[in-house]
Amino acid sequence: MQATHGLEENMIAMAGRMALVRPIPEPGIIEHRPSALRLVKAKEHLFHEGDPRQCVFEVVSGALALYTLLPDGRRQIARFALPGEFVCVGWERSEPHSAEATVDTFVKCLPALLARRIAKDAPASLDWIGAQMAEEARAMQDLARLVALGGALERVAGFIGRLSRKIGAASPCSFALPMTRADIGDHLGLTLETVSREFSRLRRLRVIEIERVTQVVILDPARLRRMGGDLLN
Amino acid sequence: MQATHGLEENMIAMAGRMALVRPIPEPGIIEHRPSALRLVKAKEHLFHEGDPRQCVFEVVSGALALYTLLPDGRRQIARFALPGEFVCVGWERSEPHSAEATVDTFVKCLPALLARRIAKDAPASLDWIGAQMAEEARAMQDLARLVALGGALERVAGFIGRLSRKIGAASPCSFALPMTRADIGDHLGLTLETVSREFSRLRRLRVIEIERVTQVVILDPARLRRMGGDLLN
DNA sequence: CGAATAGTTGACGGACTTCAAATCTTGTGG
DNA sequence: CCACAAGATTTGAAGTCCGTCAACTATTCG
Repeated sequence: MQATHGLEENMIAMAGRMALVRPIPEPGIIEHRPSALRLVKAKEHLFHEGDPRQCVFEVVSGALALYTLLPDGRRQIARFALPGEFVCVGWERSEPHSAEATVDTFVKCLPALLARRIAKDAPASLDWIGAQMAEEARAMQDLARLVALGGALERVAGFIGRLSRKIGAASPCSFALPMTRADIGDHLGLTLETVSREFSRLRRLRVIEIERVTQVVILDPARLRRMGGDLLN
Repeated sequence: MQATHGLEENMIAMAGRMALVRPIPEPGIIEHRPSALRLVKAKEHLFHEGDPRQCVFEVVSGALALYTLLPDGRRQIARFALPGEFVCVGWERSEPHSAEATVDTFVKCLPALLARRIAKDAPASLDWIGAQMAEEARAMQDLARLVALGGALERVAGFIGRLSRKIGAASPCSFALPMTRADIGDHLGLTLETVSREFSRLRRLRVIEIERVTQVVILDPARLRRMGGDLLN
């Protein structure tokens, strides 16, 4: 919790810097300018695995799927980057993942070189970067635990519960899923059919409600948490 | 690969510092002295989840299982720390895992405060720490991918292949497993019975040979790699 | 030597995947 | 605005894989 607290403070500080140039969303592409805002349409890529790292990104709206593709065509989505989250923080020289927008997505772009300069000037941001990297490792381990120890229901329940906490801080009971069932399956190591079935099961159990396919209402947060909860945190 | 290279250089530099005080293994416990060498017997703990971080450790021989325990009693081994690998690098204030020696294990201990001082004096070691943390995140993601996308055979094959590369750099074809079947199961999200069955299967397929339960000989490295290989790197 | 721990193997059942078909949603052109 | 097409989702049926329970064997330590 202490680490998370410091992280948020520094995120705010950094986001402040990033927001200086162009605070208002504008459709279209404005690349290679400090803190440019860019629209990535659904299914478009922001970058590919192996690309040289050029920018640090902050997701403003929508969602990015950070994934790796296997030789046999399957893919694993390592994580979804949601509004307020950062991508490409750290000292890697090339991207370890591909980044695809799962829905229309706005991102703020900060050139990596500028980010490095900021980091050098402000030692506090070094701590922030360290915290970000530690958080990333922890998130990856949470995923490994969820997938290694949980059944399909626990994985889906855990995923929805975590997602709702991230997205719906303001409205904890209802939110829009920013990705398809197939995306969720590729994240949790399940088929899209199994994801759909577990959604249906949660609906039958009166734990969630689904409206127009993408709108999820959490009816029983406590039970949802219990179903996947042992495996997170 | 570039990152790994820099990492190794800095590991050597840091290991050099750590080795200055007491270069020769000595049985028994010598705690709270710079670079003290300590023996942790099989099934003993080096620290527990939640303990305040006191030392950075380097495994000299044996192996540590870094795990978290779930409320229901199951455990997930996030990773095994093998000879030459470091544990507790980073800025966490308390341990996120418990560390148990799976076999008799020697570790070098460097007080965390001293490690911080070294890091401040030598900016290069900051890069090394960053590389370590990035490596940890990558290892966790590899685990998540292996567990999410692989069947039992792929998981075990991938695990053995990776382990042999880490342990048996000198003798790539034969090495001693430093953990039980149950430990491997807790790492890969399988039961110990399934792990045993997959070992037997690999033996029937003439991919590996097993001598005296813990000694593994890799008969067909190429095929072993192919069996779990799509899921790693 | 004997007990305790670790590992192997078999049988069975349940959980998830695969294949298939039907329904719902969304975007586009007329 | 409507119709249609493409994509996403839901649901069903059958098969495979892995977990559970159980019995047995091998190894280690006192």
